[in-house]
Amino acid sequence: MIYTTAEENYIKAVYHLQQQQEMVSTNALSAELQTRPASVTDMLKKLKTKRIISYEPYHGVKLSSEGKKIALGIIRKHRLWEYFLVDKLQFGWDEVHEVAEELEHISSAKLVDKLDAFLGYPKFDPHGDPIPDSKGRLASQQQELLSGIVINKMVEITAVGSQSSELLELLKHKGLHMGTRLEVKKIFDFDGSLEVKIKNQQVITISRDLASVLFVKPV
Amino acid sequence: MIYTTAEENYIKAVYHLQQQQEMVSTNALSAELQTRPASVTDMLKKLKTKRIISYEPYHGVKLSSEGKKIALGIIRKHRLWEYFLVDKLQFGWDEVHEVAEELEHISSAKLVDKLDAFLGYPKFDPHGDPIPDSKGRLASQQQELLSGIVINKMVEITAVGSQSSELLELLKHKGLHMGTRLEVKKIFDFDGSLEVKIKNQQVITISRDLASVLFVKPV
DNA sequence: TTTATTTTTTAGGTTTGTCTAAAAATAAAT
DNA sequence: ATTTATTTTTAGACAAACCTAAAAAATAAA
Repeated sequence: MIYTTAEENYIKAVYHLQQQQEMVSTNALSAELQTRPASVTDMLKKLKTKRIISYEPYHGVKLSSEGKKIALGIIRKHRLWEYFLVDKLQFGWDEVHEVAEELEHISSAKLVDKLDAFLGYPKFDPHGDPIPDSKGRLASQQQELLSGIVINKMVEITAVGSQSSELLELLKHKGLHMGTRLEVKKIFDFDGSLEVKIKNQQVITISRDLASVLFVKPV
Repeated sequence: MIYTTAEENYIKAVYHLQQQQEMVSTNALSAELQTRPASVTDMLKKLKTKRIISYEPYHGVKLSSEGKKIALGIIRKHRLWEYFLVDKLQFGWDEVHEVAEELEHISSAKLVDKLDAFLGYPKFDPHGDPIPDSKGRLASQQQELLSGIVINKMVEITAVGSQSSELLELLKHKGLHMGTRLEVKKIFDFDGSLEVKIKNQQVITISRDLASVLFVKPV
């Protein structure tokens, strides 16, 4: 079966929102996809007849097992292309998302598998998100939020909780990226901000908001 | 300005057909694009208002200078992706066309230029067709048809006159590809077929039809 | 120079994916 | 338990890109 770009975007959006809550609402999809709720309803009906989602009017939606498979395929393509753009074409990791949104809809399965091999079967994309393998399996990484880390423990940034350009701009400005090693030196109760020492560099301040979207692992 | 995939396909088709004859007919486009003449007329009207083509009802169509620029941009992308698929991803040169038809519509200009650099600014794609540079300039190669080559002159295959899978299948079967070196040993007047010695290999027979779509250059 | 044939265009429809405005269902508040 | 507010769905439209069938223009043949 082959799906249109619009269908794929809905499938991906449902998958994404399901990470937060089992059942996904029409409004949530409308916000995620920047389309009106009425348009979402139309598409949900269509996806239901194709058995990609289970959907009862007024009661939200979730992916079928077939739907999950499709979603993982799209995510696989998206993240492989991001890896390619950063690793081979020297894109900044903060500027690949939009291009990958286009590339993820290229349909050739052979292309995806050959790209995967060419890249050396990477397990994580440039934002630290796991890349599904050809069977849809995701590597997991024991990772915690920076906001929950104790003082003086060396950790490494493994992922960011969003791809928003605002976040990526801030990280770039502070010199933070995948693999950056740091220690929390001080936690301020007043505003939840942290003072953090980047390895071999100076101490910087990280807000509570920022600390709660940075994933790290002990090192 | 940004163009839809459908628009880009029309622009490309007009460019392609203009290689044969200055003025392109509705019917020719209909055949090339596998759509009905009525649909072609609709699109031509649209492209005319966008000043991409000049078009007078019943009198055919040709690209404006803007149209030519767009066409060269699409061809550039198509051929760079083909090069990438063959050179980096180990696709056979006979199986890249369809995938490149999809990839050529990815819009990021930055992507194209970075891809070009990554590939080392190749001048010809895997079928021997020249790749427009970032300014739309095409390299030319002094090439002749194999059907017009004199006996016992060493030549090298530089291009094929079509991407049809039937042709590519035949070439593959005969062990002919870009860069193959050969000499014409005998020409039969009866059917125009050739006997050709491939360098360091056996003698094979090439039909008149095949010889007239193989481009070669002296070596 | 008429007539016949081919080519191209017009007129009117269809599908996909979107929209607005209004109605219906659900959830929240008094 | 009603009323109020929010969420979701229905109804009807629209643009893009295609279609078929019929009319009009251009070309070729008689």
